[in-house]
Amino acid sequence: MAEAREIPDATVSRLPVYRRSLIQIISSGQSNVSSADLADLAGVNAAKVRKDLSYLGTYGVRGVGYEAELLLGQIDNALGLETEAPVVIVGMGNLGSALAHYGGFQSKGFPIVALVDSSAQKVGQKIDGITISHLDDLAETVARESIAVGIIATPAEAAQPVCDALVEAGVRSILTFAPTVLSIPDHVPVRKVDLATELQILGYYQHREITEGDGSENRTA
Amino acid sequence: MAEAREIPDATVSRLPVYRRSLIQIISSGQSNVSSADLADLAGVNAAKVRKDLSYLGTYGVRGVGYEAELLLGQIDNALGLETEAPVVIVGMGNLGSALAHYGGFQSKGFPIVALVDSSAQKVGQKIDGITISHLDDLAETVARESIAVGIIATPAEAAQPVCDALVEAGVRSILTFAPTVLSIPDHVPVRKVDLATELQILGYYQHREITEGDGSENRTA
DNA sequence: TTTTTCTTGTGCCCCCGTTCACAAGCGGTA
DNA sequence: TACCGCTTGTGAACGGGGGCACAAGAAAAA
Repeated sequence: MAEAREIPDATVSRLPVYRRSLIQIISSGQSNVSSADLADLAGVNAAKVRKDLSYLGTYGVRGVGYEAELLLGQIDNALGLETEAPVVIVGMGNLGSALAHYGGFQSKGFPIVALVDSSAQKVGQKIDGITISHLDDLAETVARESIAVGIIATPAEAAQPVCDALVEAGVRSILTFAPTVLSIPDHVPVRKVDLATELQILGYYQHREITEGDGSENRTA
Repeated sequence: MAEAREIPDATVSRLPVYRRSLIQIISSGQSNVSSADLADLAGVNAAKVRKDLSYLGTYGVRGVGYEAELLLGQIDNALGLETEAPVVIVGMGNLGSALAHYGGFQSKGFPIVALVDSSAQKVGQKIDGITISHLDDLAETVARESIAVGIIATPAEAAQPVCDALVEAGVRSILTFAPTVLSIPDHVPVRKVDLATELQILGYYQHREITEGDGSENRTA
């Protein structure tokens, strides 16, 4: 431990992208990578890449670049991916069930170990080998499975009580899909994903683009 | 038309939250709302609410507040929600299917009118009354249904070609769930939702919190 | 050894967004 | 009419992040 403290938020949210790019580079057999290469793959400015990586420490070599494996290790370290963080999904509706099946999580240190719902109809059913347990048993489930992350996939009305229960049960961070504002203690980090909101934001820009320039130029996002 | 041009990005991404809060207020029978009320519901600073709303025009009354219905109308107008924007979902895996069922979209001006996949096995099947069509027929589908928004729910490898096809077909904006960087013309707005990335970001903060202050204070997110 | 080439790390400036604080202005009250 | 309380709209100060541009330094070439 004991690395560069205090990585800026903007940098933190780009680290996963660099991480993916590095994996891609490594699996293509390349062992050394320049900030320009990474910038290209990650769709950002090369100077930004260098500044971001400098928060992790000094792992580059002037005139040469970065050693891909080493850099990947440092990113994993900064993101705390070295230790697994078991996940519970609360709310087994359409979205929750899809997330339970979804492979994107397990891949990297976030195994789904528990599924929770409040409907007696769903409790007891199995998804991918995991039995759905009842919301009332949340505290016990979290303790038993050493769960670190809670995913809220409930309707908006249920989100706040579920959130409270998760915090109470000792979950260390939360990812919510519920379209509502959550009130939560400062020490529990939250990320929010809201599909309807995303579409509405798109609505604005799409609306505007119609009365704008030609847009022949290309961009990477 | 012809309202306040150039709403800042940060403001645009908060408008949907204000919108939800307003709907909540209206349905509770309240017809007038102050920036402080809205700030409370939306989980932000009251001054920010006022500055944000001021970009829409001057719809508040000093000493009184905002007329909720009027304000809601202005937000809908700014977001372009007045006209429907039909949606196509490409990629009928777990996530795509869940999105097809998910009610969060239809609610407000974004009806799902088409589903697309490249697997012969899935083409022809129906989900919620919509028949899955083949990726090769995308251009025709988009034209026939006047589709405005494309949602990419494919694996990462397929995302770029699908994106190109959507743009080529004339879709006006894109929401992608694929964990990859997309290259896309400037005039097509894109929003990106990446579940694995969100978890990794949480990983960082959770990792940090462990070696931090007590965190007894509360927050709204 | 000296020079050339390449790439990192970072100082510096600029812009966007946040927040404070207050004048302007509306409605009710005496 | 004159006053008081409440709430908006915004000027101004501040802080974070983005990007340019360059010095520092490593390897390869001469």
